[in-house]
Amino acid sequence: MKRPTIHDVAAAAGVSRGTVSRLLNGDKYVSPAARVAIERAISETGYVVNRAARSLVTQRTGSVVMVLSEPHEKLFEDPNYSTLIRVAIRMLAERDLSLVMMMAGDEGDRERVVRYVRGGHADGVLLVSTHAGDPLVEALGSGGPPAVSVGAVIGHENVIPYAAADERMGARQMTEYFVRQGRRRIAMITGPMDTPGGIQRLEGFAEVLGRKATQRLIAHGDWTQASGERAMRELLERSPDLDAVFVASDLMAAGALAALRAAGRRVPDDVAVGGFDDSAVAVSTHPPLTTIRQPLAKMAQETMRLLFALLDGAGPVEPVVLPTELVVRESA
Amino acid sequence: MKRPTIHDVAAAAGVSRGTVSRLLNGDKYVSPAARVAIERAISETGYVVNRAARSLVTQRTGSVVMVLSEPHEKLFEDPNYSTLIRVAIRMLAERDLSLVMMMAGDEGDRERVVRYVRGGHADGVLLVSTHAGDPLVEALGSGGPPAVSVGAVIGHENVIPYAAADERMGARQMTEYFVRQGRRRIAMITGPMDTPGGIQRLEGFAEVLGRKATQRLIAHGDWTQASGERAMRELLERSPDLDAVFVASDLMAAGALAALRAAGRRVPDDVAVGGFDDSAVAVSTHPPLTTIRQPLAKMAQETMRLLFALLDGAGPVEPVVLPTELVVRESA
DNA sequence: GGGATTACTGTGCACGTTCACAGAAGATTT
DNA sequence: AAATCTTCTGTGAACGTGCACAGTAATCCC
Repeated sequence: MKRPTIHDVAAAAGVSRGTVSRLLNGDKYVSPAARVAIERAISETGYVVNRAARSLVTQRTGSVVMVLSEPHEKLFEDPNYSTLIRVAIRMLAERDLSLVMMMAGDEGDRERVVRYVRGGHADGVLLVSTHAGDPLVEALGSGGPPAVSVGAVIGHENVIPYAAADERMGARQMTEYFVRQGRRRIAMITGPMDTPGGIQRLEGFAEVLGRKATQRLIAHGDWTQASGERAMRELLERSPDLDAVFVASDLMAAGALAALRAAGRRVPDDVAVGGFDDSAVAVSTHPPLTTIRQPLAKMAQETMRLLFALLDGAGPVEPVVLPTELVVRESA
Repeated sequence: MKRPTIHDVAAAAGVSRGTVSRLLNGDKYVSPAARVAIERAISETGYVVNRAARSLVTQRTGSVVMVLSEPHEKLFEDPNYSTLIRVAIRMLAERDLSLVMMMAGDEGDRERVVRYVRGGHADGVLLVSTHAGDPLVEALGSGGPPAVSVGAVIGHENVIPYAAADERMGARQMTEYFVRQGRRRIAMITGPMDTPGGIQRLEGFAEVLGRKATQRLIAHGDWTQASGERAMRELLERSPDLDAVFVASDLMAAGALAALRAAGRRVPDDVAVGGFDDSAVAVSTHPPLTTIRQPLAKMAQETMRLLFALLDGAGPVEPVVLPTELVVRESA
């Protein structure tokens, strides 16, 4: 009936609690005889360690919380999150840590997250898509468990370690590709200007085009497909003669394609379209997207590695920036 | 330095632990004076209840685990998961429960999940995409915390409550639509035949077509885009004269569109394509997919409601089956 | 053969909370 | 005025674990 405790295991194995505890926690001083007796007792009783009791004394929880800082309605529209979650679950499982998910879309959410983290309910924090100036970051502050981020947190680059793609490099690759192809009027649809992907992809674009990157050729989206469509319409109105557009995410690029189609422009003949991410949508659009591959799984892995280093008490860790790659398909 | 405990709050408020505990747990017997004193003490000290200590005595954990039963590599390819996670997080947060994510892709994973759940580390289990015959379901068995599923668990329909779309109805709607349009050779790409979506969507299809639904017009996929493409090629080879295909998921339909395009068939002129889900991909394909809308958010909500009912100790609960709806776009 | 080292084991305490219980003070009924 | 009920409060015990400590036996070193 009742769940077996470490006492029960100890009794069944004919040893004391301490010895069982030592075996469980990998202490080297356990005799071979005790070892087999305990292992048999564990499997016979079906004993599973009680994490609550353990937490109480160790002050650790065995879990890491992933904080998703997006407004509820657009959360997860981007399939990229899936990769992060998958990698995080897998790598945490290897250390017998579990993943708790929380949203930080509004003030109430944020308060809950802060209470949770400051209350000591997580050993580590995994920040995802945190925008510049998010009060959450300040609130988590220091003194709490270690925090890392997938992609930089603007304004906290030196405080919160991260692994990210080389956003500028990717933007340059795509823009240079357009230039090599002889495109003359190259426009851009950026992400939100309070995210690193929003800012730095625009910077890379501007670096290549110099003064040719005028305001009239730049429109802003918010990563959603709908915003990509809207921004494309805006650009077509402002600069009907554009012959290429670099869109800062595949999902927004899918929206842009729809707007171009509606406007009767052929892709890539009239207008070349370049995306960013190389996510699942890149191959389901028509035409398939020429895009910048962001090594998302690798980014997630590196982020987890940073977190593990901090959990293991390593000193300050360095951010990791990973190279991107141009993937040519049919849209450009 | 040290995190404040309930003792500290009690001392600061000039009452005893018991009174603070009563306030925290909503007991009605707390005097107004004590109430304000405690509330001030809580905010002054920044007290947050220690869940581990609470769990130890209440035998509850304050968390629910979502178990994703897909092989790692295809996990999350389908954007539908995102909706489930979003709804689950939100509804759990309202009850101050947290969501723990686990994968059950291989034997090691499953063992971990069983240990976790049987070890009493979750108050409830949320099954997602559990295939027929999954040993996990047996292993969780009875005696553990309540479990519910999004979509039926084949072979356990009467054991594990679920909320699902009316799969057969959806399949009939699409097939009847094809028939009304005068399509003559209607094919189908199913999902895996150990999932309710795989089986029941085929059943609905067959109910409408009767003996016209021959083996030559039926191919099987595994929900992935690649499998949809492969199945479509297979069908085109076996039955080159088909003029419509009902694909059991939007993602597979995107794959089918690619195969049709490669084969030089025009959609919908030569071949009408119908999807299922009305997920995000349905609008990013070209042409946009005519599909069956599955009320996913509602399904997730209802599933959570079932779980809450069980957590609240309600007796046996009834499964919920929700109607689907035909969404006509341009692929059919 | 005496002292030091190594390998291993058992025990008491603390972690922070909830719950059952006992009891006090005031209000209400008999 | 006594008895009962209601409202509110404090206290001790228990939840299951890890850790520090003390202690035992065997081995080793000179």
